[in-house]
Amino acid sequence: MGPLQIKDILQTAPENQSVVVKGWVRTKRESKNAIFIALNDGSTINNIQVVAEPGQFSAELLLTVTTGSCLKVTGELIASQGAGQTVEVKISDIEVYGTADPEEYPLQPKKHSLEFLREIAHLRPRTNTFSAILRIRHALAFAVHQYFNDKGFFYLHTPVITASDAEGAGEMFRVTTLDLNNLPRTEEGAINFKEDFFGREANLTVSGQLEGELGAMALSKIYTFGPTFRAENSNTTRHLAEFWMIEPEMAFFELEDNMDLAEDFVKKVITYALINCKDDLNFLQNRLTEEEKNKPQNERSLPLLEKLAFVVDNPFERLTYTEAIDILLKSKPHKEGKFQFPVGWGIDLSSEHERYLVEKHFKKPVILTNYPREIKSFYMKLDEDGKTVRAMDVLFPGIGEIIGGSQREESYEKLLGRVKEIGIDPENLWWYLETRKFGTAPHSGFGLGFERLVQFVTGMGNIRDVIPFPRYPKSAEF
RNA sequence: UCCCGAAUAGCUCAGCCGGUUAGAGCAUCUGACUGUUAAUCAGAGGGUCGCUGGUUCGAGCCCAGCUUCGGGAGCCA
Repeated sequence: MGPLQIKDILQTAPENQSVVVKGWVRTKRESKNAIFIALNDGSTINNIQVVAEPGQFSAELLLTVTTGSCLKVTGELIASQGAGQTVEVKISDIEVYGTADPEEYPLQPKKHSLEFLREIAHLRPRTNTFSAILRIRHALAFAVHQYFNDKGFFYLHTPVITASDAEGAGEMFRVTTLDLNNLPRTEEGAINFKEDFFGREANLTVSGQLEGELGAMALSKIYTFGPTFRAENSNTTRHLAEFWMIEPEMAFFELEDNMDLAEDFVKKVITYALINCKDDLNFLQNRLTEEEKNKPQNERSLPLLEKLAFVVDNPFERLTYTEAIDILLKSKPHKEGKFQFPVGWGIDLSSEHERYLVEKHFKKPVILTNYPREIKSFYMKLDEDGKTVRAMDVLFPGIGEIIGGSQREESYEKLLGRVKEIGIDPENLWWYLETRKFGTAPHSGFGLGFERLVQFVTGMGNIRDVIPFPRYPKSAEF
């Protein structure tokens, strides 16, 4: 079952037992009486110190043990004489699996900027920061599945390729096998997609929600967790062209149940990371604190662990869109004309408005509900007044909208009306509309951008740093 | 896509009013020293100043275009 992981060896009581350690060299320090090598295998942020005596190995061999090289070390696990660690390995044999020429290997023992590391995304998982992020990302993904499984949800695999062009969630990437240099044409001169692979136009999915609803109308509670694609030319710290979305969809859930679930879900998943990723979160917290040292006291943010504990321990603020507009209208920045965009009932809240509510006014996560129908999607259930819909957005400090959801319109007539109203051909959505025709039921769901969650938990400022190989405009190198 | 800023050594940056041989710290290499903790001290090597064009006796520096990167906005998750 493979070698022992460094994570486990570090927990083992030293009894001079023989051990084999495999990992990548972080640093090597040579002195008259001992040579110290810090090895890391990614199982933990902590390194294991392996120690050799000078003269024990040839100079030629030691020259190949450099930062970034990969070693197999055999030796004895002993109590460390030094102060920085409790155990270490007294080396009896070294095998160099792979060298890393220090003149070429870009990850030398020094600080590197996140921008530089983005250019070497194939190597950045070997850094403390990125290995910590990737371990936390894994823990969160695991916690997502565990949470839903415990609550009786079924994991539904919705398609990555869709022929539906009516989801309206954003620009889509086209999927085709047509020869772009020799496109088949109809008699009218248009591209003839009947000759394409699927016999029609196809795209990468922008959301699994519509298919998710089909699942909920049979299994009651389902969730999706898969890649999602948006071809928008978005260049921000909060958007990716390829990201992972979690979309639970529940029959017999109304808006309040939906909010309760969203809040409980986020809290439980963050709690899992707090319990299981202590070392990594501590490392990231120290990194952030170090980064903010130069900022004036009043601009510094809460230490990462305190921020996460605060979110887990306090109820989210819930209010309607209409109430939020009232608060904004009474706010100081509005009265002083500091907002770039005007405030008024019916507007789509912009980042500055959301930030004011979350970061200045309430100073905690906020759930906004009952938005005007005009600024929300066609599938959201109309309120009695006919003006607003049963939508909910969960807003987080720093990253803005982390969750968008709603109670869905279950009335066939009303949904059909909305579909026509926004100019979608009902023919394209016949299968979706039939869920309302046959055994319709009140139901709700939401979508959560996984990377935004990872961003919040790790405290990373740029979403491109919380996914191993980010996809964004002009970037698909790795 | 829009606004603002940036691009100089492997990395992070400085480079004065446009002037003669482009600097620092870190990293790397060499030596010294030391049960060391991203060790310490000394020395050395390392540059097509993003690309294209322009202004000028002379451009890392000024101007234009392009490319890429960063921050903000829009779109959203």
